[in-house]
Amino acid sequence: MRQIKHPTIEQVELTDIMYALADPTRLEIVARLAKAGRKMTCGEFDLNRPKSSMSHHFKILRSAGLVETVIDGTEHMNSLRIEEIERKYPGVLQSVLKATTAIDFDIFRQPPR
Amino acid sequence: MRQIKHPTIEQVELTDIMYALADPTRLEIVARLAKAGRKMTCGEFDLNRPKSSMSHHFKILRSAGLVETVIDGTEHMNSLRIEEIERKYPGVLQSVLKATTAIDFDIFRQPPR
DNA sequence: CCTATAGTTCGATTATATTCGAACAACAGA
DNA sequence: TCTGTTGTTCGAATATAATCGAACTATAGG
Repeated sequence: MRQIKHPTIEQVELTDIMYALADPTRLEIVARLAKAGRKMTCGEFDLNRPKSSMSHHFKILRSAGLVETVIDGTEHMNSLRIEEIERKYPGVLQSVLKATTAIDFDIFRQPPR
Repeated sequence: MRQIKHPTIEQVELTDIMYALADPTRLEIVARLAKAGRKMTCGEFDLNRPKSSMSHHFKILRSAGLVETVIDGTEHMNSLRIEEIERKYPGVLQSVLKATTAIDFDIFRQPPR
């Protein structure tokens, strides 16, 4: 598989988005992507979880139309499909992202030893 | 139990709201409450489901801080806590509701016989 | 080629949600 | 006080999701 298949924005349902964003891990991934404002590899999010779990969450984010993944060598570069989502569901992603900036997500921090 | 306990707006987490709205049945309930713009009893939403299921969904909507239920005689009057939610998470509920107005939710329609 | 790297897929386990009938509680009206 | 109405609670079945190790794929670089 050369590149990964993504749904078109027409295929993206609101409930897909809500479901994808309802999981704290995925909400954190989306929030970090937005904050970074650039493409990020899966490995860059060190959420203290095995890569099979991360891969699972990215798969759901892709199928919800929230994330686009471009394969570049061995790395998978992820970015938010924020313009498309905003066009179809104005304000949804924007307001949720705004609401997340105040949140700490300290559950993902590595416990100090 | 005279009246039902609700969380304060301070206790309401964004993930609670996202989780509550991720279920199509609950999203439909919230959308209808918003569209009606008035208090509605649980029985008014005929979503073709037994009342124990409806009660379950209302319980989750209440615990997410989305719905307030006031007991009036034998009826339970439900309303959206939209002002409070908007103050804490501006745009979230508003944009989601706007996005739902275009949706049909025909899965809830009683099949014609 | 060989090896390391980045992610995916598979399969099994565990956890969490949904669903709904039945029993229950609170209340109104006769 | 009896009866119907409205909704909650309980408990069990079923469905869906999250988790993660292990095996696998594709690619880059020597």
